[in-house]
Amino acid sequence: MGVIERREREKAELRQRIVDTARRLFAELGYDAVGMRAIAEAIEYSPTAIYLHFKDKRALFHEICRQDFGRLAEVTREGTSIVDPVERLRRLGEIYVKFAVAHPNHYRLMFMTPIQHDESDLSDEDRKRAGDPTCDGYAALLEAVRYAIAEGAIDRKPAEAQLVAQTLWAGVHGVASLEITMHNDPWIDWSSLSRRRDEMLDVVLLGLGANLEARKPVSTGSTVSTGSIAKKAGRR
Amino acid sequence: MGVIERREREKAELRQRIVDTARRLFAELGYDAVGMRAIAEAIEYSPTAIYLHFKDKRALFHEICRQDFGRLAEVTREGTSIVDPVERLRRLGEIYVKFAVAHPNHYRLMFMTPIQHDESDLSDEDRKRAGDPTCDGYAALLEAVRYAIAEGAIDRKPAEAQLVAQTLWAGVHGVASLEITMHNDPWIDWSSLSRRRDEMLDVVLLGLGANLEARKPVSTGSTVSTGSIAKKAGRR
DNA sequence: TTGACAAACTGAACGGTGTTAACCTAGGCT
DNA sequence: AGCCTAGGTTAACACCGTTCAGTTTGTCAA
Repeated sequence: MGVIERREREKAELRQRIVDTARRLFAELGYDAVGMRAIAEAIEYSPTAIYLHFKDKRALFHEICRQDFGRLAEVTREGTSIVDPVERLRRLGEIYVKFAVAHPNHYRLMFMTPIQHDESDLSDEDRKRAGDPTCDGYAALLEAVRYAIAEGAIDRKPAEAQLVAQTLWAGVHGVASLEITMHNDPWIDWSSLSRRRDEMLDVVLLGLGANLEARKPVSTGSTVSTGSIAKKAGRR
Repeated sequence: MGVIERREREKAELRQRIVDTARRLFAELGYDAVGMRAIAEAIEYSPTAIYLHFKDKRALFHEICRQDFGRLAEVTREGTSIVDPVERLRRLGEIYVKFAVAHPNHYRLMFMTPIQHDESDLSDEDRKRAGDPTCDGYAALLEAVRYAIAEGAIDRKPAEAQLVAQTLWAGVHGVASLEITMHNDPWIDWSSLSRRRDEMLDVVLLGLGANLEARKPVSTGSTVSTGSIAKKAGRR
């Protein structure tokens, strides 16, 4: 009876092919600009075939987001190995911004588009992933914040970990999303993205009571602009 | 020859009626959910009539945004009278977040949707408004930053005013936009909006070298943790 | 081998969208 | 009076997401 297994495998493969194709098209052209017919043509099926795997276009998009959250969590994991608590937080922020601007259309779908969580159509697999630090990027951030608090690296109490994590998130999200939406606005005299990202991380970490002077001058890959902060921190 | 004047006035009135009606509908139902036919019906004209005033739906939306930028700048002006430089920056941030969450659909259209600046279809009136602190909210923020730097209230050089302004903007925009997009996400254990806003402003201003201790002691929320956070500290 | 059956898939259509072309029509000007 | 223009409408186009009725396809029991 290997037949039904083969069929299920083929069905799952096609489903994933739909997801990957749709993701590519969405990333290239944007959500609204890509129709079901275009996706269907790309996978060489009729538009109706997609509806055998997803309730509607929004469900397809939702699945793409779900997988992308996993990917973000994956690259986030690279930062969690850093032992210095402040450096870990900084690295997580850098990774986040890098992910956002590298996949602006993904990012817009994931964090700049309201999605009503129906509570109904999320599978058990979804619930299992939630709260898992290896899969959930926010949990990794939260854990890094708790670690920093426990180590005394930032000046906050354990009960404020959620608030601190949300502030850090909002900071990098603000930098990333303004970059994505406004980077070619002629009214604003933008500083470079890397400078804005570093300034945000410097300012927030310093404001949280982190001791930035302890950093090695060349530690992160963030070019040269970190030096200016170290210089300033001494002035204070 | 008052006839042509009357006609122009009537035309301008209808144009503004279209803008106001569309704004109301967009704010209530969202951009995509409101069609040209719905707008037309609300103003009791045929859908085509709108196209006598606006090239397309996007141009109508663009005009709404233009006027809303003016309104944001207007409420922003209320903050610019504060003499204490740090308090002024904080007040501007509070006003910004308040505006954003009070008009989430406006805000999404204004700051969370990419709009290609064609350089072609912006009138002379547009160019005049740009850079005018009374009309341009960003300019007001920039001026407040320059003021704070000049007064020695924050620890930055005049040349970094743009960078500082953009960091402050990104901070409050991050708080506001995450609130708008994610506030009902069940995965995240959100602190209250006011706490997140205050924390962001506290952290960023402190990180910029502002002396927050001069404020009245009730200021920051970093005294006692709220019950909800403590209760849910075990996560999920 | 044959027939039933279920699953996979499709073509055509429905109601909706933004937008446009063709037409009408009321009012002012010569 | 007759033309002419600006403002407005009706009907249509091309496209969208989605659905329904039908067709193919492959498997299994008889």
